[in-house]
Amino acid sequence: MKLNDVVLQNVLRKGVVEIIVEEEFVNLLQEGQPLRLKMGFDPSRPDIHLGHVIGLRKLRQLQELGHKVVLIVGDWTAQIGDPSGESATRPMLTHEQVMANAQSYLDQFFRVVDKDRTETVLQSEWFGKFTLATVLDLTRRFTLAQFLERDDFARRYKANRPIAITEFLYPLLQAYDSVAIKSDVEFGGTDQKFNLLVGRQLQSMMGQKPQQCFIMPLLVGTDGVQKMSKSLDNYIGVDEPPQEMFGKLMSVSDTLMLDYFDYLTDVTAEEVEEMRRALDADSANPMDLKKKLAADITRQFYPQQDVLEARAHFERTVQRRQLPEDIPQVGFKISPSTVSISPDDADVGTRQINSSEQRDRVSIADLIWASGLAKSKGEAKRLLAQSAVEVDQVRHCEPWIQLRDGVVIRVGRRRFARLANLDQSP
RNA sequence: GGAGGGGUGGGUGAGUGGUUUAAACCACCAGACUGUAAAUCUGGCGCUCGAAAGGGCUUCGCAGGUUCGAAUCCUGCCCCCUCCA
Repeated sequence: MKLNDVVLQNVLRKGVVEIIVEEEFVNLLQEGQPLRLKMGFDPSRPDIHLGHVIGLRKLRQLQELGHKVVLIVGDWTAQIGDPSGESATRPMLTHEQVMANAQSYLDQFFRVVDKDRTETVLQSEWFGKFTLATVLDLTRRFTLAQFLERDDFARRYKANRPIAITEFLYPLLQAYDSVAIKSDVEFGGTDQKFNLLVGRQLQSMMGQKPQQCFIMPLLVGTDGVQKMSKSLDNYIGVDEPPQEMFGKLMSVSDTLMLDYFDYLTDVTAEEVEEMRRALDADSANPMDLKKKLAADITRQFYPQQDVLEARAHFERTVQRRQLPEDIPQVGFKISPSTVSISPDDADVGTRQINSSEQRDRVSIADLIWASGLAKSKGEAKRLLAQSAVEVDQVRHCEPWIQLRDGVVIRVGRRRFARLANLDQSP
């Protein structure tokens, strides 16, 4: 099966940093034999964000050309922790936890990747049978100098940061995965390059055909600086509701937007270049392009209707600063000297606040806190002082508010609550 | 086993007895501006009482101590790093 040039260029260029060895990889593709595409994940962090989606889209693309994904549940490596992270030792996960995390990962994974062309395996299928002898055999094959070559290790070593011995095991185990499943191609971000290469090396040491390494760019997160990651809270999760996803995409910086187009949509490289020129020449409105981006990516996870609604929501609340369609309700109940506030949000729970001489008059800061619109009363007061509070679309600066059924309180741009009198049975 | 260095707020990191709730930067929040939850500018960013002015409490690995006063000095403990062996 000879691939046409457009398809091939798409596979080789979009959202790719490097392919080792590209020529071999192209030959494999042209031969048309189904390839085993290796992808591993760490079940201690089961959330998939757009940074991962770059790779998943690539897998999907190759699946459509007839190849097969082998997904490895890293139930052993999860206990070590990838050396790029800071915490060296991690708590052991029980089998149940691993399986629960794996399930939630799979649910997200198959939003992009074709389930029917995927085989899922647990690392423990092979590592469960390992003995110390096998481990020693593995460790003997590489040297300290080789491992200190790895950028992460080198940097940490220079900076006098700890490196646990077990962390050296991480690349080894990941490499052995490639042997165990006889992978033809392994996928990873640029931070994975070392691990992918160790896999390639180990395979050939053990008499297998070495895998190709497919290295993808790291996506910069919504802060515009650091790579997207959950711990930095600059991520867009595939699990997020459409409104949230659309909104977060709109907060991607104008300059970064083009990378997102390149890595996460089917827009061609030429089209991306055109956009770049148009933006430079001021002939395109960045916001329009970004809406297109937000819609395109959200559409990959939700039906068109949801995307339209998310867009409408954005235009309403952010652009026109109008109230959203659905406002979470916050119930109140007046009793002598105190008022109990019960937001719909169960995490907040019912809270008591004091009322003034007039029993339906309360401190708005207290109300904002009790409604869950601010983390503390201090924060609520700060927000009030910063004129971030609106009551029924009018900026509210006074410290007091009259409780009434149906009043809408807005804090900042995105936090809303509609009061409801619980004594007035409908 | 020996010698030395170090543990500071969500992160990086300054601060070695007193206007220190702790510089600066990042992240975050708000306001202004804007065709964007972009960029830029301004402000904010422990908890609590108070309408406010202002007050109380809590915070620099942990526990004690010295002192009118400690992130800063002393003692013990825990943890990390480097070098030697």
